[in-house]
Amino acid sequence: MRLTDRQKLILTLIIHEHIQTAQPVGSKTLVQKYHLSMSSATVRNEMATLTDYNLLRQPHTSAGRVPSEEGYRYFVGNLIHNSTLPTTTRRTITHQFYQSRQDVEQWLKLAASVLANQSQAASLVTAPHAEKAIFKHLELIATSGRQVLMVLVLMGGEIRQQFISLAEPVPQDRLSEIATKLSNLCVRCDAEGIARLRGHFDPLGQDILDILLAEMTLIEESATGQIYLDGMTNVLAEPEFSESDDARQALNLLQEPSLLENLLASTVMNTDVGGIQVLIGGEGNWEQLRQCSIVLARYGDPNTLTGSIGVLGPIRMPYDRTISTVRFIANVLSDLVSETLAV
Amino acid sequence: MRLTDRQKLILTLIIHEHIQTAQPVGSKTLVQKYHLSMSSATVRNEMATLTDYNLLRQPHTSAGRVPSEEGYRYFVGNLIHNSTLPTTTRRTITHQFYQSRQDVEQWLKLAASVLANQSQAASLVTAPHAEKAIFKHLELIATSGRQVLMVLVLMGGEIRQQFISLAEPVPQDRLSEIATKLSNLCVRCDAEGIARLRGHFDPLGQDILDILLAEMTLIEESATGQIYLDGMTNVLAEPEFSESDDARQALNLLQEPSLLENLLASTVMNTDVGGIQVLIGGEGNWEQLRQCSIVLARYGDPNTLTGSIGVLGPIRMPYDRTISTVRFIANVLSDLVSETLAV
DNA sequence: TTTTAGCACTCTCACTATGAGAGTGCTAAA
DNA sequence: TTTAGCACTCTCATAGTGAGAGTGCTAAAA
Repeated sequence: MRLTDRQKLILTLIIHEHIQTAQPVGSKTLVQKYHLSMSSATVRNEMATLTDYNLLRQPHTSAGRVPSEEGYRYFVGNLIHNSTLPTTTRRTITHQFYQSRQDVEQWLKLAASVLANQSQAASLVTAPHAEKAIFKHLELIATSGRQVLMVLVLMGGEIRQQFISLAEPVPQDRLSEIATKLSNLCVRCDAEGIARLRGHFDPLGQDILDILLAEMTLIEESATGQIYLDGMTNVLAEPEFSESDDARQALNLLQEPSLLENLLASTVMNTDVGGIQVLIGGEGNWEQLRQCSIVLARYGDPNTLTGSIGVLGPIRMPYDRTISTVRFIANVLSDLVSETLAV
Repeated sequence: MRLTDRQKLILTLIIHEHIQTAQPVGSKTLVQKYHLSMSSATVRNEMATLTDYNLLRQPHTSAGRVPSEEGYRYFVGNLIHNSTLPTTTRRTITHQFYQSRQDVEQWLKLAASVLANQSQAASLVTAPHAEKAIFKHLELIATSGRQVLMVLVLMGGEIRQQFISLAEPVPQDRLSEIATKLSNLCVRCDAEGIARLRGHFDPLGQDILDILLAEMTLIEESATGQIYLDGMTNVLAEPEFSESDDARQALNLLQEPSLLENLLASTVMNTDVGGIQVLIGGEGNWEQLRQCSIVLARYGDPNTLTGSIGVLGPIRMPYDRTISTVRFIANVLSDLVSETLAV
């Protein structure tokens, strides 16, 4: 299927117009609004061809045309010129990041928030996560009585904390001693390496080693880091979702970590860092996303830490702008990760 | 305004029926459905009286009656008998908490999730937060080059982490030494106490002390801890929100931390731990909540660490059940906090 | 061969009846 | 004080109607 330049133009204009109005686009309207140097009849003929190609759809005989999912896919794949965000916008965003508290969590929240605001849609950001969990440092802090706070730091900067109930109270000195010993022995080990250290410790150290081991295994098993969402309500404001249940279903998908991990695993995980993936109308695989599109990217250092970011909005989405925004934020996060978290 | 027993009965039944059907309730329906030993005419008369008292409303002449906000308020204040959750439900919930990973964050997420599922509404949980930030422990962990991860633990178990960019690389030994010294000197100090220690350190230690101080001040200034939300989409499923914009506005309120802190500050912060506060239809103060009700409670240890939990749903909410659930979860969290986080 | 004017045709949407159904308030009797 | 009876009101679902927007086709023009 090769389109003539004129067909490409008409498809682009229809998509452009439909994104603005959320209404079917008619031939006459199109000619008037964009001052086309051809008659509406010509446009009609081209529209008929594009409809034959399944790039356009007619909600009913004698309504205007609406881009089909395939139409959007063709548009995204062939007609979008790689635009970048305006310099001022980019400056503003970068500025916000360097102004914020120096903390990964803050950055990720900020990324989700900026993404949601710029795209006026729902956004998601997953924390950078290493495929392999490598031990870096352990701290044990006595809180009250037999309760001890364990802080585990991984290579790459992921931090996990949890409480441990000991059989009997242990003074902080003793805890620090164990923590130091464990830290020195385990550094740069993965779960297997740590498992091999069993038997080098007294009973208390052994207990803590086991808990540490369980935690490392747990981390390895999870496919993504913590998930941050923002802008859920932006989606609800779109006219196509005002009455139906579709938006609710799509937002549910985002909020159910297992479902979302699934989605990410089968899409963006296969993408290179820097690449963009666009999922239009669920592509037949995601029933809940029939009315939605998702723009996804991966950020971070491909060899060590990576995370995903994305935007969920209606199929009728300004793809060029959204893609530019997602790409830009992904780059910003990649820079931050490589500056602060590099191994 | 004193109601007769019969009026109380009728008001209760109307509310009960309306909560189930989301429709105006007529006199005849009421008599039939609840096998009342009086005629519909009598019910009509009582309804007229209750309408005079502004406890009921008529959407239009010759429709059934709908409880007014005042009606709900009277119901919550006078007609709800302090019911508790069924034992099996309570067991299930408690079990889930003791099964989960031993980590405050997990508990709070779980609390939000259970609350949302039990009440089929949106839930919110704020992390336990001390009015006064008291230093407990500091760790400094070298990551790469000049980047250092600072982990700050407060009395009560709040943990904050952030990255510090040093002027030049510093070996881990040196960092540990500084951290230990700071930890020993600052323990049990508030921000002022720490400020008094300025000048006791070499330049590097001084820099870190300043960052620590800034962080402590920041914590003191924030009114609540981290906020966890769940079940947003439950609200969207309610029939009264299927078309209007009201749900979106209410959910926006929850997701905007500053607005939410504001709301909490002027309501639940004035409540005792263990007490329940019910905010019906925004009570004239919260325009975005005109169509919603919120059930709030505080948990934790009144003298040290407290947090808030709550449920947001339509005004037409099963108050007795929701209140029992909120109260129960608040107690569970209070127990967990006092067991693990006590000073 | 491509483009365009003209025209009959189609389908939606907003608007206007219309009538069944549910519910009310009032009156007068029990 | 309660209740049966009745006239009245208001909504909601249904159907009919006409204006408006848009199409596809045909035949003429470029």
